[in-house]
Amino acid sequence: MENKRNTEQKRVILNALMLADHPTASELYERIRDDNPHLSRATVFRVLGQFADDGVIRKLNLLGSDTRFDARTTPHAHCHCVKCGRVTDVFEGDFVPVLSSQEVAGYKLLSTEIEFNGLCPDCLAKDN
Amino acid sequence: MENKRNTEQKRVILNALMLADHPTASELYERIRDDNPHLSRATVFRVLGQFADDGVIRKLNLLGSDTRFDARTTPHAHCHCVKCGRVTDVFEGDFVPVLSSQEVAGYKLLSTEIEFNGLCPDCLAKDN
DNA sequence: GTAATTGCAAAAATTTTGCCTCATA
DNA sequence: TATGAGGCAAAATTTTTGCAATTAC
Repeated sequence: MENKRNTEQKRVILNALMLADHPTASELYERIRDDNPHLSRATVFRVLGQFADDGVIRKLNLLGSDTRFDARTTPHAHCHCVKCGRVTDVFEGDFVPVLSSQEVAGYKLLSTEIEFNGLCPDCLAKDN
Repeated sequence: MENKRNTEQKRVILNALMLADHPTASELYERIRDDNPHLSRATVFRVLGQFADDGVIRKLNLLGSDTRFDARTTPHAHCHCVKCGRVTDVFEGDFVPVLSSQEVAGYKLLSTEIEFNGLCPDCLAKDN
C-alpha cells in the first residue's frame, strides 16, 4: 500500500467531489455515471475510502445521513439542516471556536468534528 | 404519534442502554437478547429511533462506525478512539467550550455535536 | 514485467417495512 | 376494546469483497 498509482478513475472521482456538495458515495457515483458509464460503484467507495485514509479528502458522519465526503480539508465545521439535509461549511474563527488543544481527556487528538444541527435559512423562512 | 404506551420492551431497552457504553443498535440487541430472547431486533431499532426523536436519548454518528446511542442527554462531547473504538464522554466546560449561540451561518440551531477523534490513553500507551 | 487497481457480480452488513398478533390504557 | 406496539421475516439499503482482467509505473 506504499505504491499508489494515479488513475483516470481517481482523477474523475476527486474532480466530481470538488464540484459536488458533501455527497454520499452513492450520490457521487450517480453523478459520475452519466459521463463515465464504466466507472463502477465499488471503485467510488474504494477510492473515497482511500482518499479519506490518506487525508486527501474528509469523511463526514452527519446525524441521520449516510457517510458523506468533503473535498475541503482545511479545518471547518458543518451546519446541517435537519429538514432538507443541506450542508454548509463554517470556518474556524468565523462562527466556530478554534479548538487547538492537542489532548482532551487523555486522548491524543487527531481531528475534531463540530456539527451544528438545525434549520437552514430557507427552511426557516418556509416555516413562517 | 401522541399516544405513546409504556411497554416492557421500552423499559428493557432504555435500561440496557443506560448500562451500556454508547452501543450501536445491534450491539444493544445482542446484549438484550441473552435475557430477553423474544425481544426482536426490529424493536430495538424502532424504539431507539423513537427515543432519539423524542429527545429521551441521543443519537451519535461517530466517524467510521455505525449509529450509536447515548442515554445521557445533558450537553457533552465525545472522545472517540480511532484504534479501539472506545468512546469517552467529555462535559462542557471541562475540556469542551460552551457553545451557546442560537444561530450559526443563518441556521437556527437545535443541537451541536462535538467529536474528538484520536488515540485513547490505553492505545497511546500500547503504541510506546 | 509486476503489482496496484478496476469492474462486475455476489456477499455482507445494516436498517426499514409489511402485516398479523398481542397487550396497554 | 380500540389501537399503539411488537415479532418475524422479507425487503431495501448501504458497503465490502473475491477474482479475473486491465493498466500505471
